[in-house]
Amino acid sequence: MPELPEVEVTCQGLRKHLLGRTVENIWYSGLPLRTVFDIDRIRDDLEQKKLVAVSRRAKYLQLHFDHEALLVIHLGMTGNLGIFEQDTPRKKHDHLEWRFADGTLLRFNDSRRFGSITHVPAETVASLEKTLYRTTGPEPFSEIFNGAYLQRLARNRTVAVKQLIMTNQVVAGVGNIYANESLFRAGIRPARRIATISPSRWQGLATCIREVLSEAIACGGSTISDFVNASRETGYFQVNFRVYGRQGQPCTVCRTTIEKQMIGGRASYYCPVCQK
DNA sequence: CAAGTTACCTGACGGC
DNA sequence: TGCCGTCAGGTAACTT
Repeated sequence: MPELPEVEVTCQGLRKHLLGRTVENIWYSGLPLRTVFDIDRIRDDLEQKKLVAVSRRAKYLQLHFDHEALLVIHLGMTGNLGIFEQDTPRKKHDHLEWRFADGTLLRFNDSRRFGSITHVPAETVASLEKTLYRTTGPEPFSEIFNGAYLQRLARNRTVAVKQLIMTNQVVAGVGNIYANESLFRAGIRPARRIATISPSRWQGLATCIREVLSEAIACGGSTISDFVNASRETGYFQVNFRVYGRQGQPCTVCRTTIEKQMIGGRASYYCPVCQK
């Protein structure tokens, strides 16, 4: 999926184009997404309501309406939200379409349908952290996410460091690409067992995760196969990938050949010299 | 409790 | 040309 930076960039695009507009009607393909939702209830609650804010929690996009209800969208692996002028033909795998009062269309396209839509009525918004986000850890940009926090969570666990930082309950929004890139920047091998990491290296890792995510957001995210932000521009952070997808190519720092290794079923890339 | 496995779904790609 | 296996940015419900 879109990882945290791509969701953040989408969030910014939606804000720029749709804030203050009123939803006229909602179309749905009828095909199941990852979670069940009641389209009739969503229409009853959100049609004729004004979009007043767009925010992000982990990799979830939150559309806030003027009666305090939310529509929470997860893009899964292949989902994307795009803004189109009225009468633009729908494409294969379009699943939801919001038509705003001025004719602007917002579309959710998702070939694998791993994405999800969650309607949060106004009266249940306050309990979101205990419901939808009950297993979601702190935001990487929050103060509590630091080296001491990571080290504390690493106690009593035996997994590789890459698996730890990709665990949603540990930190929100770090997926496979940015886990690989953050570990390269921190100089830590993805397969390193967490018991052997020193306090200063944990702090360095927390810092590197924040830096990599911030830079990716500033670049407009990455385009791997199908991510396009909400104003139809592709991100360009992928030109800054140091290890992801670069097995067999020289390390940008020391020219050593980048290696690939499967860890927990996920492709992991590292420089055997720069990362220990 | 942690950690490993499976499931959800389509599409791209390599080997034959 | 097509058939088959594998892999792909995610997450949660399972089992071990």
